[in-house]
Amino acid sequence: MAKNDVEKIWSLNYRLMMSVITGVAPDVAGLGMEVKELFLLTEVEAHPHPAELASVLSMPKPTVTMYVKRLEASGFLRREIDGADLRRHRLILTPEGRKTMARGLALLSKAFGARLGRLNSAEQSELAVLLEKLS
Amino acid sequence: MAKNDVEKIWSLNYRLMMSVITGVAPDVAGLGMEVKELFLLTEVEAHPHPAELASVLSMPKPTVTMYVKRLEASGFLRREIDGADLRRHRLILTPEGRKTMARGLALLSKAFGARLGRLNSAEQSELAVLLEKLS
DNA sequence: TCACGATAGTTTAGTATTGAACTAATTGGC
DNA sequence: GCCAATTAGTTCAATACTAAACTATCGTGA
Repeated sequence: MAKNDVEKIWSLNYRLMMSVITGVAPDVAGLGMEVKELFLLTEVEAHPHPAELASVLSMPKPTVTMYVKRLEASGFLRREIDGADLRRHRLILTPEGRKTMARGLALLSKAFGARLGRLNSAEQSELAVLLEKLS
Repeated sequence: MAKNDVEKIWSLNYRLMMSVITGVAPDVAGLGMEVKELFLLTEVEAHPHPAELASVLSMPKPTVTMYVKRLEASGFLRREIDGADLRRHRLILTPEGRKTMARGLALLSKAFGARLGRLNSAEQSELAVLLEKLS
């Protein structure tokens, strides 16, 4: 594949993502959280420890600390010290956090889904497969 | 397509992009610019006016102002007042800017291309087509 | 067991980003 | 032609982010 195509794919994809994020930001803010905080919430169940979250989301550790602090203050998650390793904090979604996350994801799905809707069902599946290979 | 799949595609794609950006950031910094400044540079020829750049890149106007200021100070681009509309500034890549942009894109291509390399040629073309439809 | 290199998470201090308000120029309606 | 509404870009003040340094705990090897 020519270098130009790599750049083109990158540019298209980057602009798509930024545009969707910018579009949903005001609605998500209405739920009492920022978009990046929402992204963090969605990964909490799969990665309950801040260090993992930082790694998975390519976010600096102090940023995770701050987001977690805010999400905890808002009642969206709580922290427990991990008994097996007193350095680690296990993050747990509260029912309120789960509910608000679902609402936020619905907004995101709607915004991103509006773009995805330009693809037919087979194309969407194909895209999912391709992105999975890339991850 | 189920809502879950939309969310999954989103998550995979977001993490992919962030991971690539984080990976190339130190190398790009070595060229004397930030990754987001590089993205801005790559759109300058297609969108020579700051307001368009803000719109295309989903970036607030003051952010564009600052990036342009820094890129100009670094000698990567220069500004001309647009004769037809004295409010507008036309941005022009300098030869140095073009050269450095090419280097930055090469780094990005290498990092992103390393992921794209997991797809065969047909899959890469398919991905480009799908993303273009989404844009 | 104890010392030390590594890891989890936080704090601090400085930089980066951006919403709101601003100036300057343009456009459309009358 | 003139003025109100709109648009381009900037400034300022406030917030968000993050690199570096720190504390606490862990794990390993002698």
